[in-house]
Parts: sequence; structure tokens; C-alpha cells
Amino acid sequence: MDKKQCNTSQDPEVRKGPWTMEEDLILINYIANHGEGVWNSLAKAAGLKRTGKSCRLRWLNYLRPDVRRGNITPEEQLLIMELHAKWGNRWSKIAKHLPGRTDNEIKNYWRTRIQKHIKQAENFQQQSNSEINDHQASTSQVSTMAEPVETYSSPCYQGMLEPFSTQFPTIPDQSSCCSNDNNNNYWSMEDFWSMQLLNGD
DNA sequence: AAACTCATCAACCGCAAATGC
DNA sequence: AGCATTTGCGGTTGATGAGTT
Repeated sequence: MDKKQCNTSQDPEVRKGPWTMEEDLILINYIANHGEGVWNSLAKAAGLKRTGKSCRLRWLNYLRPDVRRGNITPEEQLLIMELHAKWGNRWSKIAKHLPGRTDNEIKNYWRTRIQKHIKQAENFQQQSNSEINDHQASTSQVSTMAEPVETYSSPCYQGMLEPFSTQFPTIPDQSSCCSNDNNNNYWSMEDFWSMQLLNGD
């Protein structure tokens, strides 16, 4: 019936927003002791005032020990582009081919970095196309180019992969600093897991 | 130094599929 | 078979830090 029930977002007891270190520790400890499970009941049993969804997302994207943060390598960038050309926005599918990467991370990366470059490239192509068309329009009445290029398609990338990858010398630089920058937000996951080892449970 | 803009990313939301009863 | 619940996915938003004026 009401699917929002499992969400319980109306419940004032349910916390939202950024996770605190305490919450992270509770979740890590609970999963270390009991394993992953039914997330709604896990959230309750662990004493977290979060939805199961929120716990799951936090665990999968940030707390799992095998999650890699930052440092998207040029190889990964190209792989993401190739897989996106093949499958489109199937982020979870793409993420499966990038060990340690999450769908959310890849999605964000795509939207903030790659899409920007592609749009620039598209604009550049459209500009040069329109210049060519302007030139050709004087000799021909064909108007098929009015159709906008819709989202992704592998042919669309064909010409973009090369210029994109060669203009990338700027991006790996930032990725090399990102792992630390990201960790500076609050604390590092290495800290967390070493704490776990110290706790022993 | 302050105000403003832009880029990034963590987290939420809604929906559909999967699963259990 | 039908309903309820849970899980997973993709899109979107809001907070925040960095850069610019």
C-alpha cells in the first residue's frame, strides 16, 4: 500500500543528513558482529535512528572495508567512458567492473567531470558543424542537423575518447591529492578499520 | 577581507524489481 | 495468486569547500 512506510521519513525519530562518527562506529561494529542483513531491522537492532536504506547506502558506499576512495585513475576513467558508451547510465553495472568503486561514486564522477568535458566537446563540435552548415547552407537546403544529439551513444564517444584522454593530464593530478583531501573531511577509513582491529569486535 | 560563483560529493527520494508470507 | 516488505537503482538536491572578483 503505502510504500513510504518503509521509508519512515515522516518519523521525527528518524535522523537524516550527514552521518556522525558515532553512527558510523555503531554500524561498523554491528555489521562486524552480526553481518549484513535486513537493513530495516538492522538499523533498529543496532540502535541507529536511521532508515534501513540510509544504513545500507552508508555501508555500501563508505564503510565497507573494500571501498576505494578518490584516485580515479586514467585507466578507470577510460573504462568508465567505454562502459558508459556501452550501457549508458547503468551505474551499478559499470561499478561492478571497477573493483572498490561504488555506483554513487562513478555516477558523481561522471556527472561532474566527464559529462562536463563531453558537453564542451559537443559544443565545440556543434560550433564547427554550424560553421560548416552555414557554409553548406548557401548551397543546400538540407535541415536534418536540427535534431539535437540525445544523451549517450557509442558513436558519439568515438571521437571524444581520444581528445578527452589526452587532455587528461590535468585530472590525474587532482586525483592524486583527492584521496587525502577526501579523507580530510572527517577521518580516514583506515583509522576506522584500525580502530576496529583495536576493538577486536 | 568579504561576497559571490562554481564544483564536488554525500545523502535523500521515488520507483521498480525481488522476495517473503 | 496477491499483498506487504525489502532491496537496489538512478536521478536529484543541498551542504560545503575552493576559487574568483
